[in-house]
Amino acid sequence: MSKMRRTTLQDIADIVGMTKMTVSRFLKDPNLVAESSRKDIQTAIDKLGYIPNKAPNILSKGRSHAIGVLFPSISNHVFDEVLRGIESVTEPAGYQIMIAHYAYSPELEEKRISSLLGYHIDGLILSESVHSPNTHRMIKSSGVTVTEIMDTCTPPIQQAVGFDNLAAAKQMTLNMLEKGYKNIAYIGAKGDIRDLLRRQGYEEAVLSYQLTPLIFRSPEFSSIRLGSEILDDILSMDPKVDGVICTNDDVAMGVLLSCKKKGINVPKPELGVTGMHGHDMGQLYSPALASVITPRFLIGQVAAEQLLARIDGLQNIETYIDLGFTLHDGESI
Amino acid sequence: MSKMRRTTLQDIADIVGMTKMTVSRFLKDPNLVAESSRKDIQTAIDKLGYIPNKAPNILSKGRSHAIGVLFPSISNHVFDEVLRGIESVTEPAGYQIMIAHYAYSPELEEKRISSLLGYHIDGLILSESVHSPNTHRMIKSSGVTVTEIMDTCTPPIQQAVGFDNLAAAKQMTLNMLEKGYKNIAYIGAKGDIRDLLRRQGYEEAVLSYQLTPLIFRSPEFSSIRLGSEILDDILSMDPKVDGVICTNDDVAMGVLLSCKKKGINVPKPELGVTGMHGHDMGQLYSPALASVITPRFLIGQVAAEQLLARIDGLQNIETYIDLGFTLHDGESI
DNA sequence: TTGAAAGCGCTAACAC
DNA sequence: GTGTTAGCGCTTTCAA
Repeated sequence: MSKMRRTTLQDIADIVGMTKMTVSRFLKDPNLVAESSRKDIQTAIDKLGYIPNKAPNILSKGRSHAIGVLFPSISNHVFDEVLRGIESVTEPAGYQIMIAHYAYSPELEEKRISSLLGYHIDGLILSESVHSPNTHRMIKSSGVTVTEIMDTCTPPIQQAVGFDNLAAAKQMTLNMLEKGYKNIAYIGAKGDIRDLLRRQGYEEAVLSYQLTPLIFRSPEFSSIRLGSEILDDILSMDPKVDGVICTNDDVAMGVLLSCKKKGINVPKPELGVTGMHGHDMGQLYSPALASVITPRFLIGQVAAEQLLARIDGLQNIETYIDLGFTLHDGESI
Repeated sequence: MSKMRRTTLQDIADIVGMTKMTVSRFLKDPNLVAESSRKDIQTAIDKLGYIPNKAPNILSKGRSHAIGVLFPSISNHVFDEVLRGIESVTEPAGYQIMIAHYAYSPELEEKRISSLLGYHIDGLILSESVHSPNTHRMIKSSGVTVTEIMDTCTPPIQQAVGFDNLAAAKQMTLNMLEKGYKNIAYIGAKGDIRDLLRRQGYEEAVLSYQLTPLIFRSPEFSSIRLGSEILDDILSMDPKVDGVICTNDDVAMGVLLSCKKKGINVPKPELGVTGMHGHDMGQLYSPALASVITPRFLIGQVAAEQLLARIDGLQNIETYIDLGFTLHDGESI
């Protein structure tokens, strides 16, 4: 290990024969130092390869210009677009984002948040609206600015940006019921509060038609594979099932692929299938997957805008920002 | 904005009537302080909600216990498994990872690296083997430990962990040629050096059969949509094409979906299709997608193991670690 | 236009 | 077992 120390302002100052204060001023704005010194300083910086050290500022000002983003899972493609939305705001504003994920585990979420707070992040975007007591305590005592995304049903710590998961699932279920489906099942997965909300929406819709809810929840995370494997269980448990509301597009795609393999016709006359979020995969498949289109990019964008504004002192906080959703029938119901 | 200051060791020390040094010792190992003091200190910590501040250590020791991970794109599912492999090592070792991505742009990569180095990351995992001169300079002058993943064809900065992309594409192409395909096209996308390597492997294989390479490269990033849209171009340009080697599974899936819509039979007698990486989606589809199965989890795991070992002073560096790949015929060729 | 001193929070090293 | 001192690299403040 080369025990080389990183270049500091002092190293540069030594070369040009000035104090580090002058070099610091040059870095902030070259006009702050004498014209004659500028060239020398720049030359020394280039030669030594100076990389500004953020630790001193974090230490003395308690601000890092970094914001933490917690996603439950990096393989859930829902968050691809959300992240792009966040970055469309943080990038031009000069904030570095630190992404972490926690496999839908509140304990891991707690560890991640604690670690991120150790780096003095200025803001935090959470994808979950339910947290451990410790998480609440840490957030409160650190004074970090927080926005929770994806869901607007649960009371947020400070602010929520998302859509109404319960209403989305409910409307999609009503949509199928109106089309004449009689035995609609719900397929959930190991996951989060949003899955529960969607399930509740499904239940409310089914009950409003005086029908009996039929719910399947896997102990596994949602995936295409899960959807493809769970269909057998459903049909063996209740062969009359003529429609399934899936917790997301991945599970729904698994169901569609499984139907294809088994020769089950979608949608008519055998099985209607719906997903959630409206990813490309489902839209390009034949039959195109019915899904709830959610404003994922916008959620990320608005969440980040709100977060940065509040870090900068915005007082007027809208507690809930609901960005809506759209039903898309596709060809699978 | 509450101008509250975060709890420090001094705050706790003040409560229990000792110096912060004692509290610091307690945090490191409770046995280092008198039994009588322990309870008081713990109580104060709980009450105030102390969160350790990492900045002082970063400042004084130049170590952050954080490693930076750069992915070209967060929507490229190839990296899901790689990340899981990395975390399987960093998590138990107590390292926080900071993920950033750069949309395949060397300029953005440079910005991200510069930002991460500002936080004094101890190690850096890069997914690209070609970098801007500035990136090379920064890495050198910062002295950060680096591992480059995915590709073992290009000379690495310090160490490469991956597989041979050129050989993978070449073997898959030869595989198709042996099966009797005569007019195989290659579909690339906007991307990275690995796409170029695969293209080269394809070319070498085709030329070894005295055939003419036929290459399509989109200026867009690879996606299912891209694959589904590019098929028309290919067939209108050269209707004799009887097989396509796609740069990855997403593009290949797009091609398969497009074939389905157009009534083109895969594989016989019309079009053979292959992808790269062997994701679930392609494996579950009918016909199952032919693909090169790559050891993505293992790449992440080995890269992280090597990186941490080297941060801890390991001297014996294997410059190239090739973890191989497997051809999978599926039902699409 | 430049310099000197102090301080952010923590811990290593050295007292006692 | 506990306290004291110094210092990590930078910027803010005050002085020249």
